[in-house]
Amino acid sequence: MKNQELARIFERIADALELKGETGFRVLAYRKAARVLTDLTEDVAELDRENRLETVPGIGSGIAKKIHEYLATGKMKKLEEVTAGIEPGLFALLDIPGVGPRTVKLLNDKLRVKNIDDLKRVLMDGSAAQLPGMGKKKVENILKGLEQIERAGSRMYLNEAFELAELIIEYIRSGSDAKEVIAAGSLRRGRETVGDLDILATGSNPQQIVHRFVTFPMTRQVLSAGETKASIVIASANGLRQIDLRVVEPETFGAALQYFTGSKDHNVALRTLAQKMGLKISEYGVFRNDRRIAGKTELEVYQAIGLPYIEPELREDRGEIAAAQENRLPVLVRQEDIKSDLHIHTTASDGSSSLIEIVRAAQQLGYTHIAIAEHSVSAGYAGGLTADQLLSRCDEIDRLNENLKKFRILKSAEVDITPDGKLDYPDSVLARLDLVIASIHQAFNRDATRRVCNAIEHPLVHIIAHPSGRLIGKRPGYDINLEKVIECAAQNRKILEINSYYERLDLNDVWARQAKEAGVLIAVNTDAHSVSDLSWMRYGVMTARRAWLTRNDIINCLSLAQLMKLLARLRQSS
DNA sequence: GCCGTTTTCGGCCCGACTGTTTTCAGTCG
Ligand SMILES: Nc1nc2c(ncn2[C@H]2C[C@H](O)[C@@H](COP(=O)(O)OP(=O)(O)OP(=O)(O)O)O2)c(=O)[nH]1
Ligand SMILES: [Mg+2]
Ligand SMILES: [Mg+2]
Ligand SMILES: [Zn+2]
Repeated sequence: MKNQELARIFERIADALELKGETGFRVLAYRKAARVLTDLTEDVAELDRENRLETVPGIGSGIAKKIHEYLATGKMKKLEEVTAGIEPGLFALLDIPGVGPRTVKLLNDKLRVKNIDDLKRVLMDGSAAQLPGMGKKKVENILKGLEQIERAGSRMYLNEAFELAELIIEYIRSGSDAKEVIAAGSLRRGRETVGDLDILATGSNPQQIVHRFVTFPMTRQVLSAGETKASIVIASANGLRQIDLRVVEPETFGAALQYFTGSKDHNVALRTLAQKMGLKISEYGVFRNDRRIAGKTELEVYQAIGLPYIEPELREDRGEIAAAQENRLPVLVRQEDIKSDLHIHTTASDGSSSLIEIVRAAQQLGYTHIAIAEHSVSAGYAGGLTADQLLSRCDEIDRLNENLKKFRILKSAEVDITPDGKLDYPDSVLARLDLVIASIHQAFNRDATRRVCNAIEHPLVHIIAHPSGRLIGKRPGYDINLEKVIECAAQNRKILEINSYYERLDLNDVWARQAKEAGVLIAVNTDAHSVSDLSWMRYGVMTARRAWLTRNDIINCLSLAQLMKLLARLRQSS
């Protein structure tokens, strides 16, 4: 799929236009096109073939033509045209915080700066400071920006982001008279990775709150500190991290939270809608002729422009505003709806908690049942069980279940899909299990689509775990066609997993949404290897919410009886 | 470049902070 490649090209065109001095809305249009391509699950090539590119909001005739040209010829005239005469090294300069296209253009025009090394030279030898509009402070700030990108960690996983947020929020609370302190931004929306932390505080003494914030002990740089907002860079174990703080009066909490939660594109869409109604939305409220008509709560803000409340996880400008207008927003699944975790390892394979410990913890979480799914034979590296071991494990679970009240352990296994597309246990063994989970752990790029579809078509298989195999920021995943996998799962009424491990989140939000639309049921599982890993459910549920899933779309929301019925029915019908 | 229960032309979200600005541009959220 060339979707991501094309998204990068349109980003590149936008950057190039700005480096040449263009500032207008054309640039924004290219960036928006890049974003919608990133979010798209459908192959652009297919959209192009069927002449449906222009049905995607943000793609018009101009962009559609360019996509077609690139797919047909491997080239795009516009790209070559706008990047001609721009030193390739200049694009990287745009990544430096505080450095934008005007600064890069100035440095290139006046000092022939072509790359980061040139930049460092003119900063150090004093020539940059001499330029019009530049000065000592500007130079210092660019040097700080260089430190920030050179030592910046990549985007945070959700677990790190939540932990850091808790730390800074508690720190602000305990040392100021802030009324509310809450995480907003991409963390509140549950994005799979989080670029920075965005913390909103309310209080009548903003100066005090800002001061408390910038004196956070881990602070490495103070990027800015004003009357209502501040930004710091802190040193964490994984590199430098940015934290943004916004402070407003308690009266405008809702409007500020709405603003600071984003996403940017959601905000722009919302504000544009308000504009058309003769209203204005900002972080200070909703205004009609400079009179505030809403702002205390987020609900007020949405209602002021005639919409129902939109949950943070939906605020990505992926059709949620149109859905809100037509009153067809889904009632999103909540963590309290989850009755089971159906993919858990114990010390029997490569886990570090015993079966009993896991059961107790699951009961504590309010679950009524779980599925124990150890690795299979050929996963020797992960303590995979032989068929005999698995069968005696089943006996053990049967005995344990007799002694458990109002709780049930499902006999399961995470069965490897072998390189030749077979399952790792004979059918006679699989038949003994309540729940069969199949997944790829080897030979990632050997015909993965075919192998996974084989597994889906196997009459004894219920769930495909982590269907894409990606590890966020670490490896791209199998060479697999998820559209086909979803289609196959839909045909065979099989279940696809949202694996909740924060480095997986697989299926991701957009693919899980696609699966739902195709009529595929989803399992949200932690793949826990210890008691504490059970808490990863939170990330999986957030991902499910971002996929527009309701509790009816998720098998972990079924009662034990309902689930057993479903699992049995799946085997009969195949 | 995109888009249209106000438009096929003329709009395109809105505001904070910094530095070098003598009135605001650049960058960012
Ligand atoms: N109205 C408006 N709001 C913005 C704009 N840029 C950012 N925001 C709001 C919405 C964002 O979610 C919020 C925080 O900004 P961030 O740059 O931190 O983005 P976000 O947290 O969504 O993503 P991230 O993971 O940090 O990259 O501020 C903008 O241009 N206009
Ligand atoms: Mg952020
Ligand atoms: Mg931010
Ligand atoms: Zn597993």
